[in-house]
Amino acid sequence: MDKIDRKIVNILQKNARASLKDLSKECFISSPAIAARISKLERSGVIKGYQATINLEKIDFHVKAFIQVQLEPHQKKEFYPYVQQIPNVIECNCVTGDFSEVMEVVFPSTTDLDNFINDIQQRFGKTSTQIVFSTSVNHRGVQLSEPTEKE
Amino acid sequence: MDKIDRKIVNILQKNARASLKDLSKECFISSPAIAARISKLERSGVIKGYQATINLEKIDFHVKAFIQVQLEPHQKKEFYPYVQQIPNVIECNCVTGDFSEVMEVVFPSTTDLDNFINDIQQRFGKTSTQIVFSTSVNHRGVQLSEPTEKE
DNA sequence: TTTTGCGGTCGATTTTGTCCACTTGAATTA
DNA sequence: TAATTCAAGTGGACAAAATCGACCGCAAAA
Repeated sequence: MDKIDRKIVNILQKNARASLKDLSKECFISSPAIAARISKLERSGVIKGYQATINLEKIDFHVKAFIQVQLEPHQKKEFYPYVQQIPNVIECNCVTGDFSEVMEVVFPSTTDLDNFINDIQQRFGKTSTQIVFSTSVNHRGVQLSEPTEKE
Repeated sequence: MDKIDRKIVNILQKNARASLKDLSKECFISSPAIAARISKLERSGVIKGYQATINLEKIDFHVKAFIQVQLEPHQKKEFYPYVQQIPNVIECNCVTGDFSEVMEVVFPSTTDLDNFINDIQQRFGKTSTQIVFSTSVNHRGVQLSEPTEKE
């Protein structure tokens, strides 16, 4: 992970479809060198994948929310496969605090959200939901700083 | 947004670097047709962009957390530009409930997180933080279902 | 001082993407 | 109904980008 790798990662986080040629211009090395670095970053697991970012409104998912769930320890092994399987759950984390899980979910309407929450409550336990009004920072990567001592 | 567009969106959400050729095979139409559809999806704002997904651990961001912030209405216009500018804030939403904002943040260490929280508290107000232990669903897109009535 | 190997360049080749002319079929209008 | 228009495809020619292989240079290890 040197300076050039960080630059590649930064660019690909902003535009995953950037061509090797573009990257080679930005980084001042040849495109085969870029290709080699990218495949190394992929193999080593630094780059996990590439995903198109979709405007959820445009595909009729108008409601985004955070659902917190209280879970007994033994319920996790049932909960995880369940949420992984639901396409509306776009992120799920185990966290500190009264509620052990925080899910980020999207649904076409509040009715669909309500149905889902009822299902969760029936299967697992108490929930607390925060509905999103607006998003000031859309999910993004962390831009790596240019000067880093550590090689 | 017909069946083919949904298929394209689904594929690009899973692999934003998929080639037109791959897409054309999956969708059974020619690559110029795919190219035309993609640029239409981009122009119409359905596809907002393409981002590489990075393994945060591998780039030494070991701590992920959700920070909730209590904000007076007038503070928003100061808060938004502030959080947008901090690379550690990877998502920020205005939500219902006692705390008006929910931020998702990443930091190298809990010390860095603590410093940030102190800064937020000093600038804005009361916070509540949940530290992430583990992630069962990494941030992902919504996979669109094949059969949809609406054209 | 050799040797080894990583990381790079350059140019040839192959693959991919783009452009253009032409086609088809559904909806619109004379 | 027949003519027109337009959106959305196709296929082939061309341009651009990615990949491959031969080779180079340097730094660390033998």
